[in-house]
Amino acid sequence: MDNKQIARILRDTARLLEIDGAIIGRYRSYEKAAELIDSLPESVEQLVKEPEKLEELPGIGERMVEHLQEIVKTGDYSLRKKLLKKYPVTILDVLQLQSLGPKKVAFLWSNFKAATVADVERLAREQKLRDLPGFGEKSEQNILKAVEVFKKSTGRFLIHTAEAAALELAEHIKRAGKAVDSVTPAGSLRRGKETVGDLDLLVTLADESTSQKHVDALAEHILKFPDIDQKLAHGENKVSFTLTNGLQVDVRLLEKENFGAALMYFTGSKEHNVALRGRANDMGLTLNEYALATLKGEKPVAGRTEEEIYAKLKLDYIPPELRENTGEIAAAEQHKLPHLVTLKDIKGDLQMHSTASDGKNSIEEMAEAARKLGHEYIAITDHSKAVTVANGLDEKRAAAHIKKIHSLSEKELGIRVLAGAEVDILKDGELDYSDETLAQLDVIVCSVHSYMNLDRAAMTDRLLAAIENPYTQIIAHPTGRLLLRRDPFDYDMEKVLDACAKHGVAMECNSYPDRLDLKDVYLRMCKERGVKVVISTDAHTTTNLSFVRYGVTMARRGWLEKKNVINTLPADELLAALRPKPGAASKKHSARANR
DNA sequence: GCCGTTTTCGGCCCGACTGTTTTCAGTCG
Repeated sequence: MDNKQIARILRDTARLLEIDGAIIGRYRSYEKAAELIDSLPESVEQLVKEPEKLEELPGIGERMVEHLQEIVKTGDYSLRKKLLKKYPVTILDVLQLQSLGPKKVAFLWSNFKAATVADVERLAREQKLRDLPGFGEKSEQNILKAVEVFKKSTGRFLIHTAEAAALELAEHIKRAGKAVDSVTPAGSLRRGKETVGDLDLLVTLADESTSQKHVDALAEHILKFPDIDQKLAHGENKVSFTLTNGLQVDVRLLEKENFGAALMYFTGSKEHNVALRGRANDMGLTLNEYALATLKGEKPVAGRTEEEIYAKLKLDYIPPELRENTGEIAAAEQHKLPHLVTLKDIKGDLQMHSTASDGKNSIEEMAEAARKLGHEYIAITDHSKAVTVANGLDEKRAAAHIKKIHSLSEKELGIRVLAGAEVDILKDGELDYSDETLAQLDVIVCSVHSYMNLDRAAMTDRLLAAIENPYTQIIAHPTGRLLLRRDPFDYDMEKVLDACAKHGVAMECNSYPDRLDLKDVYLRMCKERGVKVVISTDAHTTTNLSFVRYGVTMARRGWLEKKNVINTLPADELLAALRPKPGAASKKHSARANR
């Protein structure tokens, strides 16, 4: 049982307690324990063997240690089970609806026995909510809106979740022994889409293990994966099942000589495949999941690798991230595919938080972890004062913070640490710090955390005002979307990007798996307009720093090359590529004039 | 349920916003 699963049990317990009307501190302690365990590098399964060590962790006391031992031992937790006798587990879905919190959820349950999103939707549609205490016509409409968001999101999973499941499954499958040659994730996970509907895994068989007997034995082994919830299908060369988190998995067992064709077929996208098959037909060939073959006689021409199939189709190899049929086939034909940015091109990270605001690690810890990742520099960008919930820094604290960062020695740390801030863009587009404070910062990252429902015109004006502020250098998580949870802000992206291009403001490609913001389409718009992009993590812990891989994937989906992403530059060149601070440009200018 | 004392129990992040009220409960981040 891994930390994620344990944290989930604790989090469920916390939410159920909240619905049950427990006092604030009790459920908060479960929530805090879940948060801690989520970001804990050590395995709780191991730690429960040394209770003293576990109890040293902040927020874990004597009782919580006992609970954790119970969870590790039994795989479940008695309080959770007890609460689930009182409330159906689906009530946790209802709690996820925006505008419904524990109080209202409990009220709907005790008065209407409403325990599913469908129940709540029906009540709202029948206008049965508007006359209830604390509800009104408006809240009825908000609930219906929230139901729509919920419906859209169910059935999809963050890339982070899918990737973790794929890794665990691959390890499990490889434990079957020498019957397995390779395990490769395909589908939208391989294309790097920000969310994944289901997981496709391709397993190639070792040459001596292709008999049905071997295949059946392997399928049996796969179905012993501990996280399986329901077996859906078990055919000759495919097993399908759902995991306990709801993710559907299709595992395909195939021979090595078909691997390339199968990988191509199951990687998709569907639109890309349709276009490729059309192209094959035009060339007198047919393409399916087994091979590229001649139309007559079906003599295989290629199938073992994707590279040889693309080559036979007279195309350059198309990276999976581009396979969306949005111009990549024409580009491959004309040898005009972009040289996509790669993870190892990234030299630094320009958004992260320390314990000064809402981060979990100190500046030094973040620096050390970033150095280990191979970065040459980072910017510490704690929140500004408007984000009170995240312990944002007022001007006085910010000044001390900047001073502290500037006192750090690059030599000692082995990495350059820049003083930055994630400065709030206020409702009217003003920045949350005075010019005096802004002038002291090396990197100014600006973002919206409030009044997120402004209408299109107001939100566009707000961003344009922020971009026109001479101190704004980077717009962070520009659309504010939270994948599967919150829609992006509504504004005119074209106008905003044009303004960025005009003023030399960079757009962030936020690597946090819940955000991945900007998305691929907008990144491609940045490239076309000459807007610079920064790939940052928005890390709140040292472990979050490795999320940069997701940002790079998103950038690749946006057709970005190394030259489009400014944190592929060494520190000094990066600083020069950022919008010059007021005064700096004129100084430079006058210096040149003086020469 | 945890923590830090005020060492035996009170406070737990807390301020803003929304939609409901007619002074505030519930939600959110």
